[in-house]
Amino acid sequence: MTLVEGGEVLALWLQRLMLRSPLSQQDQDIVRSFPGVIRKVDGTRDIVRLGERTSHVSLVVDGIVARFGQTADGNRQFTAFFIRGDMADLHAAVMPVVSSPLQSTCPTVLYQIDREIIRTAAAQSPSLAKAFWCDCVTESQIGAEWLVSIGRGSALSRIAHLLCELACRYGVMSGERDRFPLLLTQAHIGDAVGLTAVHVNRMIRALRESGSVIAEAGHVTIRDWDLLRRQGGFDPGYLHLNDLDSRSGLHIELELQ
Amino acid sequence: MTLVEGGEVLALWLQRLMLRSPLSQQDQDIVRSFPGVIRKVDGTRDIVRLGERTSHVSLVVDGIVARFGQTADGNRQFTAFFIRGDMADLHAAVMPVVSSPLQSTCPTVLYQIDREIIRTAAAQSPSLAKAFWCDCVTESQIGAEWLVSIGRGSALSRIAHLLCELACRYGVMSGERDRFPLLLTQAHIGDAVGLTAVHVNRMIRALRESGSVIAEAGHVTIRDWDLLRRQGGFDPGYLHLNDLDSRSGLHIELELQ
DNA sequence: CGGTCCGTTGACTCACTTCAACAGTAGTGG
DNA sequence: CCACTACTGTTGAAGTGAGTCAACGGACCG
Repeated sequence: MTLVEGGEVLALWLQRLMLRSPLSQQDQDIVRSFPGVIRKVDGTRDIVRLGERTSHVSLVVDGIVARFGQTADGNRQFTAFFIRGDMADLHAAVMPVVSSPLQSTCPTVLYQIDREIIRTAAAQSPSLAKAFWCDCVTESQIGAEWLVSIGRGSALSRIAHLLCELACRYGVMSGERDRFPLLLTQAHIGDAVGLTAVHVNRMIRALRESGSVIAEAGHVTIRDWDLLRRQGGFDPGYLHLNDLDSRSGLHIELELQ
Repeated sequence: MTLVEGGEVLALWLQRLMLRSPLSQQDQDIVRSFPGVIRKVDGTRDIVRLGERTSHVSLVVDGIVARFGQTADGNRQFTAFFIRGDMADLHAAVMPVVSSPLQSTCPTVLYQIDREIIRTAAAQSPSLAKAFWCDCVTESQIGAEWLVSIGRGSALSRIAHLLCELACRYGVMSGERDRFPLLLTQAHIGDAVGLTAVHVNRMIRALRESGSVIAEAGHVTIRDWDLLRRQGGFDPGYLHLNDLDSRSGLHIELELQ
């Protein structure tokens, strides 16, 4: 039964893996049959804690898992968001001691897979090992893009960039890039882009008034993608969601199904 | 001849790999005999450019290699620094299209290894594949720590954090943590921590006046490690330079040789 | 009905940026 | 040998973007 529940989301993850690294039919079957356990968490809850030794990795079925760090004075900074079909801590398969903890930002469902299963799959199939490695590299590249956005962007630009990224990542699943669920509060957004919740609120209003995007409580509606893209200095190449890696092109049409 | 020149720095890299993932004698011999070509670059030069398809990976023999991104208005943000013994773009072994370019910040020497050599080594030895994977994960965790520092730290704290990190990374080689070469200008530091060069200058003065650290043109001298650590909110656990992973402990003595 | 969380707005403050000037050093060419 | 340029570090003064503090309304919930 857990297998059935995991099947759909394993297929989503597999699809994402294959965008970056080809896999044989046999390898695909191995991934599709990874056994796991469904875990539900409600609202803002710790999923794995700092310093803990994890025994499993967590595939996001629904909701959002956020990785974060904290400063000495208790300020929180998210370093990654994981949505449906993302493996939140694949790196834990090889480095199980948690160096940045995970939290949910809303009611969230996970499909947890024993890390030994991932490890043995990687040990037995070099191309699976490569696919997992690529997944971690892609995540690292997303982190690098966040660094550029936060280090050098204005408040408006940082928020626009985050919304663009989420639009693309949700869009590749739903086929619709201009509307997606926003499972984050304005405080969460602030913790992701290094701003206070108050200023996030002001900038979201500014974005709305500019006509580029409406970011409401439950969902985001993009009115002018090209404007939003320019506001965020966003180029989706780094997400590797396209077969044709399109760093060069400025306006990328997502492959709509 | 190139082999001889690469030998020492390959041993350094190997040592770092083994801190995170054990390797058999045979695997170690494979790494130690990776053939490569020495390449020298002077001052601030592009090493690989955005969008390029790389054919090799670059091990840093001397100097500094910096990975960076750029905003639309031309501002630069470094996302990683690589020093002697670091593999600057191991991820290129599996994802050769450059999503963030590399630059030297000073006269720098590289040992360049064909990416196919890395790929076949990883394909033939699962434990080597795991070691390479771990290296990329560690780099990603360093990036996450930069995000926390830049997103939530004050100007003083960001610079202190960077100096702490460099002290530990150089210290594990030299055996001396309190003095290391500073192969960066104040403008480089600004581009790493998201500040202007002018403000970096002021904060370096503030750090000096606080008695924690003296950051001069060519080298850094740490006067009060514990103070600097607190100023930067720094905990070296994420660097994985110790056998005993010591996230919990607050003052970590580096393993001095 | 009261409590809590989230979003919203205004007034004030301050950390960092911007602009500008200058000194020291190194490299370059006449 | 000395101009000339370029880069780096340094400092001051003024401007501003984002933080801080505070108050309020609405939605949800027990």
